[in-house]
Amino acid sequence: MEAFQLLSSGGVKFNKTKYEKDVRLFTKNKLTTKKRSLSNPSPDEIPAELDFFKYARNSTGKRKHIDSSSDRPRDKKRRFDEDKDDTDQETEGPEPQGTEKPQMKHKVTSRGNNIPEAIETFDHLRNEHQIPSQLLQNLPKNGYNHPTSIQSHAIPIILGSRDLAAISPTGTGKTLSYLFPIMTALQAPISSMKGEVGFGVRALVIAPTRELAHQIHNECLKLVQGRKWRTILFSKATASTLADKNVRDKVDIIISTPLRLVASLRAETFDLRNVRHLVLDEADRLLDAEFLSQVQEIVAACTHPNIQKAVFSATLPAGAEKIAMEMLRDPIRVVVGLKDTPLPLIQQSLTYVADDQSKLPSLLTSFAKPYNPPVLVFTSTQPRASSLAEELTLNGIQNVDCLHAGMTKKERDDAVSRMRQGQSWILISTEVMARGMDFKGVREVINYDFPTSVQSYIHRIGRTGRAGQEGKAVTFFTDEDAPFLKSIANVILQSGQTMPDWIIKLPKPSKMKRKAMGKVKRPEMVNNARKIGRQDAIRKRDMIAGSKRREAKQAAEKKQKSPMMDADNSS
DNA sequence: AAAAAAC
Repeated sequence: MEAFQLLSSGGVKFNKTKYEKDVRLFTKNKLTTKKRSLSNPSPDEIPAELDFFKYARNSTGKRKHIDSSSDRPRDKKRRFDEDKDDTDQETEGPEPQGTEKPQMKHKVTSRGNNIPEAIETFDHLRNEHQIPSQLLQNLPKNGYNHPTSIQSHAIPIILGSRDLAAISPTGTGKTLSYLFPIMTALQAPISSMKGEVGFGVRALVIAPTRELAHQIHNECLKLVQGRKWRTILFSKATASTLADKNVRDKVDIIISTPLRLVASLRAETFDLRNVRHLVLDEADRLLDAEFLSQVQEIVAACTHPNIQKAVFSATLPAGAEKIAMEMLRDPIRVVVGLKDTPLPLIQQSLTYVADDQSKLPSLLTSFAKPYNPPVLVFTSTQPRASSLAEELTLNGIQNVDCLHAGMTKKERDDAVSRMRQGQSWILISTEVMARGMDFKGVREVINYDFPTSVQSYIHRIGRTGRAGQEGKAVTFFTDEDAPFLKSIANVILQSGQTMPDWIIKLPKPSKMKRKAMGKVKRPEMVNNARKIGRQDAIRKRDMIAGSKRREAKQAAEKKQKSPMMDADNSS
């Protein structure tokens, strides 16, 4: 591994400046709207409700439509609560974007009671809210000049102390949509509040991976510049620091992965009694079977009566949405674009590689040609990621890096920072990197191994095409992957692109067959692969047994369900 | 439907 790292860190230096210009989020006004997909001649083949571009073209479609915000002056001081009745409202808002150039328009659908008006600029918030001036100044300083769709809708909702389920595509600025209003709601660091707001952390953000938690924390730090906020990235080290009550009581915001926090809760070295804002980022991941009981434990520990909860994700399958909605109180649900649909500006393609052995040659061929670094490559397992990285390096490919959860924290941190600095040209990774990670230069995602769900697919390819940039996503498929091909093809179709006829005409696989396919083991590429994560397997097994027990217990004492919102548009 | 992720 050391040798490999030496190899991969040597060689030609990557030209960072090449990317700097398009690295900034939201600064650009050059949102490219000349997407090939607009010239895509196939809208007639797309079911009406899936035709994203109909809205984008501003033709009359269904009730929901996109209009240009500049055409329609809006009443900026409209009250939040004009409409007092209790029925669900459907509101549709335009994307309040800049006016210089035609921009990507997203359809936004909000549902819930008394939905606050979307904002058009960050400044407009001052009409209704006390925004700490330092916070407002930090926005443009960090490239946030104009709110994205999700930001303009979510910010007033969170500021209105409402629970929120927000679904917005990858790379559309979800992090700021909760960090900014939460900091506004907190008003000032707790250390300056002299006990008026109780003691202990007031805002908590949960994310499924360390890397994502880290990234969110970095965003946080950008926003708090200039004031003495204490924002903490929960880790072993910080957790022990926080065992001191004097330190603990002066913390404002905590970002954590679930299990880390649960460990501290169980050890009673930490409590969440003062938490008034709870965010689940990548909510569907956090609510899936493996995380659910931990998340429930965290939610249960947040005992403050006025707690506000928000869930964010780019995908929210019906099952996860149901759980989320049961957790929320009188929630507002905001969907930007179409649920479970990737961004149209990612150019997606499927590449047939007969079998597993044929993947490596195919990949080598594509890297033998000039390509646009950095490229993110996804594999299905940790050993496959390690050995593929090794294999590429052995084949003379420069600056290949590897990142999976079997590596040490330091190795992982290093891999991320090399990627951020542009030193990695190719990063081979597992699902750890699939969600939320914002590597701004990523031009291309390659699914070396077929994703195991449409959600996984959407999140993986969403590592490119961020903040209005174009991106490319290639997915290898073998004969074994065939049964799942159609579901991915549907996703591609839904995002406005064409598919070869034969894929569209693929029969829907029977449940039996899918089950059978699932049992087929992917051959391990274990030529000289390093076995990582074996020792973890034992611990993991014990852990799963433990959480199973807890689940059973919880199921037994499960209370009656609250009325839930219906889930739509999920497959 | 399944591997990876969380300490």
